[in-house]
Amino acid sequence: MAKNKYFEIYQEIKADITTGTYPTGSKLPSEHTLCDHYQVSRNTVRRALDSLAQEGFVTSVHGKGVFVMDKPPVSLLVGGLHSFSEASEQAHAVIQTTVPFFESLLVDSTLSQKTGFAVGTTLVHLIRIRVLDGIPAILDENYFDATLIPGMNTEIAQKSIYNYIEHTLKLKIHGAQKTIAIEPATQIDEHYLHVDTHQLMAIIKTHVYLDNGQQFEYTESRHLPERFVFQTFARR
Amino acid sequence: MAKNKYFEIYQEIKADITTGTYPTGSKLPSEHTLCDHYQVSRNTVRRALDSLAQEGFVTSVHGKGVFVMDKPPVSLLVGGLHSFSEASEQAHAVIQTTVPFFESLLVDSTLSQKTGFAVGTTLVHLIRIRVLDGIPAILDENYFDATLIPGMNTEIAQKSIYNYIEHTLKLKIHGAQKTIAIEPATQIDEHYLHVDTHQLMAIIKTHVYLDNGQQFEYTESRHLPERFVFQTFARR
DNA sequence: AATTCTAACTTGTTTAAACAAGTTGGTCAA
DNA sequence: TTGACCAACTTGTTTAAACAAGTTAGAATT
Repeated sequence: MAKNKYFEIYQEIKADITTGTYPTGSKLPSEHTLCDHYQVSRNTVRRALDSLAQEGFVTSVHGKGVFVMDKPPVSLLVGGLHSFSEASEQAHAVIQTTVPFFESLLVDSTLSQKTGFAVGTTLVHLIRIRVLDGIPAILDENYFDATLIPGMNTEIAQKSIYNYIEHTLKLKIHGAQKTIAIEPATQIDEHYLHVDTHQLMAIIKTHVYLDNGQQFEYTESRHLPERFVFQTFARR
Repeated sequence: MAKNKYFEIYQEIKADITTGTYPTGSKLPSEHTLCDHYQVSRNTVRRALDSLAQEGFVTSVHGKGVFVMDKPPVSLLVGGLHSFSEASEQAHAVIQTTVPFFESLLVDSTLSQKTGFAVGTTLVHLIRIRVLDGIPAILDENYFDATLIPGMNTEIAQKSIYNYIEHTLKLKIHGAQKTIAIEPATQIDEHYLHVDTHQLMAIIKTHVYLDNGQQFEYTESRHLPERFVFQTFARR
């Protein structure tokens, strides 16, 4: 469990902030003091503090000290790179997932433009409906590179695709480019989410990349506007 | 100009990626090679590479190397912490800003809930209309802590508030918590943007913090859905 | 030919040290 | 009292070194 010292220190300080041991607006112990406390070098302490600053928990001021931010970031999950089932655990809503559509297909030039995959790539294309409190609220249209993500099926799609990718296939994900836009409902939205024609939808378009830089997924997550929220923390 | 080596190297490598010197999918020279090239220590090279990885330009794979990501992130500005006038320079649209409303006010409990400022704080409250290609498209409703940001006026608001904060007041900004939601138009939207009742709007709610952790701004940026786009890159 | 193994790469983590530079509080001189 | 200054803090940048750990390719062995 204890392999990376900087990560452990990062977690401990984060816990101390959220539990109020280091209250809002207060100054953290100096880096030198933290070195003594955790018995590590200053570099290791600074790496932990950097992570906390990046997520908006603390801010360091040259010559003065490191301070706890006014408000801890509300939720890093929503805007971050998370799986839906992970986010669901935190939510209080009752959630069900159905997979009404599943196919393999080849990328043509139109689809290449939309998804970012090269023409001729074999994809797994599927649609998932997220039912929140009995209301079909989110339509996820996923495209996975069938070569990079082999063995995909509806059972996996219904549970957690990211669990399959990360733990079964043991692939490492680097990050995702997300674009949010507002667009009218398509016929697919109307069919699966029972929305009216011309109803506006909130759409998250996501290109996800592996550790080695290759794109393995393109997803459009189409949300009913009433329940749509997206959060992120921007530095600098 | 040349003070931080890691930042210079970061910029040089980023330029080499965008110009194609390091093509998509290719492997960067090893850290050791880059050390020789730039005549710096490995730590400094790694710091530059970390920044590039965080922004989605490269990804490093343990034991193999650092690779250029499939696609460079489209635009870091839109989802990042940017000023509107900075973003405008990149856009091709003709943009005008008007400031039809400007007042000082005290925070009551309702406003405290909405803005995150403590009850009793003196705020500067203003509305800015962004006219794109002759169409009023964005309504920015800004609240600034009048003590932290003194001397605000309509002239500044019409030009660039961030230029005033960063260069005139010489304040340093740590980061911002952003929440995106879809909500019906308010009477204010209807009045200034000439939208219909019940028209849905894309809204970016932003809490911005100074270097010392204090919140100095709350802003709701209300967009006509047709032209709304928000981009961000999420790690891990 | 197939396998194992090793040596030489790669990136990842951690340390110790030095100096730069911003902020603070007290001393000392005007 | 006021101001200038300095010493002692703080964080910021950079270096050099060592070891851990993942990957690769060729040598050695079977």
